[in-house]
Amino acid sequence: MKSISAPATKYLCANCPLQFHRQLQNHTPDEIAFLSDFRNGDLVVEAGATVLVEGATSAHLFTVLSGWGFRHKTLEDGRRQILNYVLPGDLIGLQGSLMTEMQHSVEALSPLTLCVFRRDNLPKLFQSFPSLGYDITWLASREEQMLDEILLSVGRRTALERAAYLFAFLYQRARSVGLTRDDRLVIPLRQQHVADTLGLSIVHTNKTLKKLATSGALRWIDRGCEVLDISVLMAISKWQGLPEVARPYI
Amino acid sequence: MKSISAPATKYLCANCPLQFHRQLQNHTPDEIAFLSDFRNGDLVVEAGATVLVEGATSAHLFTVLSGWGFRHKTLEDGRRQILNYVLPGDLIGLQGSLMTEMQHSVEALSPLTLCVFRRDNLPKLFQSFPSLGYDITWLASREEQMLDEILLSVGRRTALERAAYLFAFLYQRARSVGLTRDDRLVIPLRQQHVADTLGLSIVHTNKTLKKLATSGALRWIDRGCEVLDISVLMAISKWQGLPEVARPYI
DNA sequence: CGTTTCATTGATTAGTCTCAACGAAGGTGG
DNA sequence: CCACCTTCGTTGAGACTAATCAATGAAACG
Repeated sequence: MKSISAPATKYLCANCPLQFHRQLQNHTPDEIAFLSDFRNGDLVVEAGATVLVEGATSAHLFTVLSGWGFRHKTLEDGRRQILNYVLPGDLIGLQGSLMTEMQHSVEALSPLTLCVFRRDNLPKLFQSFPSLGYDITWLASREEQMLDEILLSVGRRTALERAAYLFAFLYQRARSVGLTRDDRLVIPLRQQHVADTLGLSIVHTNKTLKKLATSGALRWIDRGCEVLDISVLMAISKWQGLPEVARPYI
Repeated sequence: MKSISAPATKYLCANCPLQFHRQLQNHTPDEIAFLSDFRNGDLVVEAGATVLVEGATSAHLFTVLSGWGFRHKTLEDGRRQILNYVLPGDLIGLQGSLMTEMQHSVEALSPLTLCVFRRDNLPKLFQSFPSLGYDITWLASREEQMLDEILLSVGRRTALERAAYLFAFLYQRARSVGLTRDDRLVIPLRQQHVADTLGLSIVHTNKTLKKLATSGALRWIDRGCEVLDISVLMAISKWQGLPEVARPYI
């Protein structure tokens, strides 16, 4: 486990890098003023670092400003399940702020820039800006919606469909925050991550990805996966895509 | 699909049947006054009825007052995944209130009594009673936490462990709202529901349940499953149980 | 009393896991 | 700069898990 490094650039909310994404709902000046005070600075963690750890109480919650990460849980004997991925705009650690302790861990896949909030200030946010409280509920509900789809996939899709769904899903999410280039996307993960997401062994994952690659939909490259054709992935997985609606962020 | 029947008994919030459960956090008189106005009456649906349907927009959200139900999603070819079960105190349909339309369905396993709220009033709730907004976020976060565990189970536990986990999980939830009698519990479901929860075929589910029954932890009875010994189930599934904390309800 | 739903069982097939081995690439230290 | 080491991807063989097919029994339902 790599440790968390010291804060780097200091963003101001008025300069928040997230405000430029068309699919994210921007804040009113009042809200920006409040959030500038509510936030606690930002944090850069390196790839592989653990941001939040299962079983611990965290004094903070975070919004991802840039980079890729994932949430996961493990059984006592080490079997690991990746629950979901985190991308720019996502709020992480809310659970630890509401309940007593975190029930899952969060790890960085790439260098991750985080906007830091103190959990004790959360009730004040609900009091002062109910609209922001509503936004947080919205984000929690969206996370649940994504989990529902992932669970459907792991429970009921075949290995090939599951893999196709995963990359279509990640492509769509990445596109909504401007991470695609020329309709292509490079996702920084290992086959082990894919295996732990799909609930498959690493060997079978490799064979499944190989088969999927013959469709031309994706290609495995040095330390990552390049998505080439999302329409093929959507067809194979029989996935319609998530409704693309403007979403809030904090 | 059975239809929804007409309202039955009219509860007042001051007489809410949920207030007697020790694990549920009761409301202040102010909140009760607000909720009495916010709520829209109640509704009784019969076993097998569909309460909310995937793809539809619902004008309502509900709190379960009594009974069992489940949330589920299906692929276009009919493969179904049960996402989670709903028990007294659970809020359902929040997603449909925040997003445009429901992304999952909810069906009754037993007769279900529901407290009905209008979705348009939700922003007003956040404005007037931030504490209740916070509670709703808490409930959404708890749902996510349960889904995380279920996903870990479906992705990484063996069939036998998965089945044991499911019944241990449902037992613990049912106990928290007083549904157990003499440390036993009857859950009103079919093996098909178990199969669709665990991501297994009905035949293999039957064989797995047979094996699990030999441990003495449960017994399949007429139209349901009787849980006899949760400690055995927890041992087989290597599950520690969820932290039992007081939780809010609306 | 027939009809439907649900649980059960055995046989066969398909999918996935484990074990094992190897190659390529990158990083590290001498 | 090279040798070594580690990580990651790849491949094949064999074992095991779970799916499918098919048939039957038991109970509830109308």
